[in-house]
Amino acid sequence: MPKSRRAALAAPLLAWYDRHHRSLPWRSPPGAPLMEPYRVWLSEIMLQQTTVPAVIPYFGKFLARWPSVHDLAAAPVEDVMEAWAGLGYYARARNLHKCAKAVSERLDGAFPDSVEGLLELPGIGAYTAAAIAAIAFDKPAAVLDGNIERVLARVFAVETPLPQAKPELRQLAAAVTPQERAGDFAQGMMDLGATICTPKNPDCLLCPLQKLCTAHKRGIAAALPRRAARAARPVRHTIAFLLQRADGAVLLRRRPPKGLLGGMLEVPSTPWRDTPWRTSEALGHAPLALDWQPAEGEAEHVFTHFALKIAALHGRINARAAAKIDGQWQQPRAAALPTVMKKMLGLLPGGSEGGAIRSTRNPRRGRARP
DNA sequence: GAACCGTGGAC
DNA sequence: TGTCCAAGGTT
Repeated sequence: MPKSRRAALAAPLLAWYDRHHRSLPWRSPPGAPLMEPYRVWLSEIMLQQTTVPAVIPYFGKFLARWPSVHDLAAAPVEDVMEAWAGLGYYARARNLHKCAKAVSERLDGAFPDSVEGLLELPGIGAYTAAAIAAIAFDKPAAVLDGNIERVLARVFAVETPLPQAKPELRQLAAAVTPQERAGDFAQGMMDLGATICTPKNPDCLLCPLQKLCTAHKRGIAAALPRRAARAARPVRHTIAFLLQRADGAVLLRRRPPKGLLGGMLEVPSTPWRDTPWRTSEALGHAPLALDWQPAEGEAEHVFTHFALKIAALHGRINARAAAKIDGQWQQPRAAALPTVMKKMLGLLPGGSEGGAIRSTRNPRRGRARP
């Protein structure tokens, strides 16, 4: 590819960004002073594999509660996990807190301004390091995320499937990134990918790069980037134990710090396994022996690499007995929980009322049984 | 390198 | 109702 053509990409892209950039809470408009690195970092961590609309309320909540990196570093990690509940990928919250402590205590509150320095911090990988360096410090770092991969794969008609194409795309990103305004360039490429150069039905007629785009010229833009086929998603099963105190509070426990939903609160349940549970079997995993009653309906939750089908048993307990059980008691409506746990609580008797998440039910199957 | 790690919106 | 896939990082 000729060097002139690579260099020709930045100018039209930046001109488009100046006119059509999205206005976002963590972004300063082109030409304005740079956004505070703390905010850029916070937004970038939240935006990892997460959509803009999902992030906006969390970003506001975090910033209001912890206005500086020192405030965040001083918070108990449990508070951070709780504030993160519902956003997913909970290792991010743990690393967020670890990173805040490192910056606050070791670096006196100043984020590194280089890619190498940023890469040392927990939760910051190649993408995030480049994004922070470019956006918060105006360094000429080559940013590569899913959006930019797609735009580059199309403009340069990269037919190698992802993730094999990654090294090739990294080279292209480095080649097209300008020395000036690298942050605006990265954000412009991401905006373009989010609004015009979308995964399906790209709106090539409105694209500022249309004349440069080889995939468009060949009529294969929508087919790129190619991607290796995904593995099928297995189904697992569990029975949740909805143990309710006389005042309505339910029993919750803290999950181990690593792995799935690490460090978050959970509703006690049987192990999650490939085959459905019989009630008689499940009772062996109950927090205590009592008169468990089957809850009506069932719920399903889809994780990245498996789906979970959830049935539930409901039990009642008085305050005296409740005090002897390990865990904590919270009102189901008020608890800050991962979505899958909220779905379990949605199986409580009367759980469909008052805006609780309703269990999924299959009417046909539910009535087939005599 | 491959597997693991959440959630919700778009189509 | 299912598939895709987001401003990815860690192990």
